[in-house]
Amino acid sequence: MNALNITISAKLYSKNPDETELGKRILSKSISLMDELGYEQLTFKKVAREIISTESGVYRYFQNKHQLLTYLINWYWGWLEVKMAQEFILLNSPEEKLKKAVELLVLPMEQDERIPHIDERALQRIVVAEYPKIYLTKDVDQENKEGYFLGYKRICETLSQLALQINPTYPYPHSLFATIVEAAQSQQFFAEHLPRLSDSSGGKHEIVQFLIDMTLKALRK
Amino acid sequence: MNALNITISAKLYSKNPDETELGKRILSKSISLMDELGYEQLTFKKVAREIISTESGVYRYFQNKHQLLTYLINWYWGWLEVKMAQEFILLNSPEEKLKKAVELLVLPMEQDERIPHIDERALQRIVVAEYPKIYLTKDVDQENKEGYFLGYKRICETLSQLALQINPTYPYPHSLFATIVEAAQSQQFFAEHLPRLSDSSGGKHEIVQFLIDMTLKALRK
DNA sequence: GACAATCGATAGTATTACTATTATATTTGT
DNA sequence: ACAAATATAATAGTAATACTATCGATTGTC
Repeated sequence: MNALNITISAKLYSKNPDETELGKRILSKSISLMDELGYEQLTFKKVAREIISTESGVYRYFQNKHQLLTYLINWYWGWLEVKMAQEFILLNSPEEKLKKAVELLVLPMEQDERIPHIDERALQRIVVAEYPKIYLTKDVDQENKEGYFLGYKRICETLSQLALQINPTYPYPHSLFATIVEAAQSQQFFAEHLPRLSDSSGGKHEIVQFLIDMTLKALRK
Repeated sequence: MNALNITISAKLYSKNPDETELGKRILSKSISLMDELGYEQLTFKKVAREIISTESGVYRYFQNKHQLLTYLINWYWGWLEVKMAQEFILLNSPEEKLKKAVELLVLPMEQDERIPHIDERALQRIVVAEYPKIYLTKDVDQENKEGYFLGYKRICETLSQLALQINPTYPYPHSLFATIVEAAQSQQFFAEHLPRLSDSSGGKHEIVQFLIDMTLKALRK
């Protein structure tokens, strides 16, 4: 079997959902339900009903809804990191790699057949619609210590390193990619819902162009 | 009396809190409590207790907590627009104006004595910590129609116009300033809570420098 | 055959996010 | 000065949410 494993910090679950059938059903249905209803309207009761189990069944895997969302978003970043590494193999300049990274951030991805219980496209929509909610809480400092945001931070670190290959004296690489990664999400959201906050008429390629233009210009001396 | 009025769309309240003493107390205490507890932990019951009134008293002014937050954040954008207009009077180049705008977005502001019931610094912290929550909901399209996000959109439009004065052929002015305004908030949050997503060691001026550098470079031909 | 792990089922609690009603106090128009 | 309208306080109540706890039944494993 062609296994592919995205490893998530053990702080992000009570019981590893990746190791049991019920766990995988929870992940699968949480993704489709959260995509459909949004984070606020999702409850463990609704998830339980869909997977034909019980509320306490879901609680055995995740302490609460916030931990579940954080797990899913970290899974997404981990998966993106794998995709980037794969794509970078054939690319030789940091400019090409940054461009590819931005495309991966914005363009819809294909379903990965090796991981049938995760719908990557739905997960990407969840990230666009919900990602700041994982850190915009009063518990952010505690959760940061527990590694809740490692996925995000690793992506930014990787891209920062690439940027420094282009311009070793650029003083704001982390700020730049925190901004680019965030804008990649929010521009998708704005293009769809608040079009006056974007110059894209819905086309994802215009967002990619904007982000690459901004990145490469920022790195000029 | 030296009055200063920030007008908020009537869709953002049930009864205008600016017109009564109780309304002003609600605004004042909502700001200090939300600053202290965060949006999630704030309840109308807690606000009511603080202003020595009742839950239903608060409900007479705001339909729910989300509307209250949206009101406060729109108030902030409206107030920022006034500040910008004031500061721009003495500035003659679009570059100087953009620089000043970024400073207003990031640097802590003084308490405006003409509006004693609004603590602008606390409100600014609320915006940093909570602003995406007003649009990251399933009701965004409906609320957009009702003008929930006009404040944000107006700021972006004003800055976009300035950008086009610098470079009339720049193709992404709205995306650029949606990104800059958002980064102004999130970089403040990251510098404090997730420092690996920023290159600022807490100093607000480093964030200002980063944002101005990115803006002006993006507008180069 | 003992055991631990897993799960389903049920029950229960505190809190939240409201809605409704009524009595009282205050302001306003005439 | 008085009636009418408005604003507020006080209380009660409800449905849903976000959990926590307990108890058997099933299942695989040493």
